[in-house]
Amino acid sequence: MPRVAGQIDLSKTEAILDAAVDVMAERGPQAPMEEIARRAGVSKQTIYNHYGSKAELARAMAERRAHQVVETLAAPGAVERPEEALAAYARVLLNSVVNVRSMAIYRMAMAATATMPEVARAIYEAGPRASRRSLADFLRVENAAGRLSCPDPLQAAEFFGGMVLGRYQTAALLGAQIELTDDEVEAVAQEAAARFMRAYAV
Amino acid sequence: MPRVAGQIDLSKTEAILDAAVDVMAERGPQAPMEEIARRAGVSKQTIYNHYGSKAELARAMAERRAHQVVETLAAPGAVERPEEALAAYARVLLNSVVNVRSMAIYRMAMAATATMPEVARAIYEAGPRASRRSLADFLRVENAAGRLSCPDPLQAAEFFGGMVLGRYQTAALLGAQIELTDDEVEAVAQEAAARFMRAYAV
DNA sequence: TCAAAAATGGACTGACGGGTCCAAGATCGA
DNA sequence: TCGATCTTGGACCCGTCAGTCCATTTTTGA
Repeated sequence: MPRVAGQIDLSKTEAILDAAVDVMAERGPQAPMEEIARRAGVSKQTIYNHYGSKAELARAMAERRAHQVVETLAAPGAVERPEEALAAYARVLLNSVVNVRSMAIYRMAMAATATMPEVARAIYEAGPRASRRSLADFLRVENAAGRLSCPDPLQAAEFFGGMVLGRYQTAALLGAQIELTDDEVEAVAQEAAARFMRAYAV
Repeated sequence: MPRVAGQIDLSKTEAILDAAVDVMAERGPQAPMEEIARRAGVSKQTIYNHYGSKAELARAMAERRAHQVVETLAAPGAVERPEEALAAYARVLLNSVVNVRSMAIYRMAMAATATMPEVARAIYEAGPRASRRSLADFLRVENAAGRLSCPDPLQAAEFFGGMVLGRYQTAALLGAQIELTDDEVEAVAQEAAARFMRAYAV
């Protein structure tokens, strides 16, 4: 008995996850299950049939998001100058992380750290950490090819991620400025890439 | 009727704030007022006499912390090579931000974003933003003196803060690795300072 | 010394929300 | 077609907490 007739028929679990993210973006981590159900056009019981508890639901939300972001980052990546590749990475990172939905998930995960530490940790590994690791792989290759001088690629990747996200992630998590124009994204991406290249020039 | 006899006699408000931070570090943002009162050796009513609500208490916690950190960062700062000054800044930043207490306050502020946005925003301005601004002041001077080439000091300051904290802050907020040995702090501080110098060399 | 102000503790209310139950539909697979 | 399975809605139980009340004690300051 779908409430919204003209909608694409997402599998129910997707709909629930989407609703959970949206509701938490609006009401914070303690958003009631009842409202998530309503938003998903589904009964509360159905959610409990799919995910046994709110904690399970939370974990599922976060994992899905992490995979989405990491996949996007691991996009084709045609052979280009390292500076281009870095700028591209930065662009994607900013666009996928600095927005209401990602923030909602981060906040939820962080609030949960005290009560369900394994979940929060898993999110860190599957999200930011995995994404930096894949950047580190790229840097390792560039280093071997002599296009960069980068003895500790993982650290360099973490530095780059920090430069790009640092300010915006903190601000967004604290509710100051969560919108970023394309121009801003572009400017930050290019500047960060350029500075990084100088810092790690051969 | 102090419960702990041999203790230094902190003013009651300080004791409450300390207790609030500790309890939230253990139980998360939704820690009950009753436990905070118990920990502070004070009655619940007394807390409500000092701070009218939990939100007020939260704001007071965060503001005190922000001021502590920012003051520490704005320490004397003898005239030194810019690289030394940057490394010193990084050291202090890591030590004051990457620890259970600061994390507890961040998590609380973030969880509160949905329900009390002004508070969260104020924390951003008084904390990370203010701290970067003071670093930017330093960079501006170095730029004028021709020791760095840094046309946008605030952006550079944000980049530096991101490099230093990026990984550790995210990991700590998500409950992975909140301890950092002195050696690690030192290594990260020096590497970040050195890379930054290259990135912004004249 | 003593009254005013602050603190105590412990009982209490009221809201909220996680999670369960269940009887009545709706869907689906063979 | 028909039973098995899933969904629905809505009542319901129960624990948890913010915030209040109040009668009593403690602290303070003049």
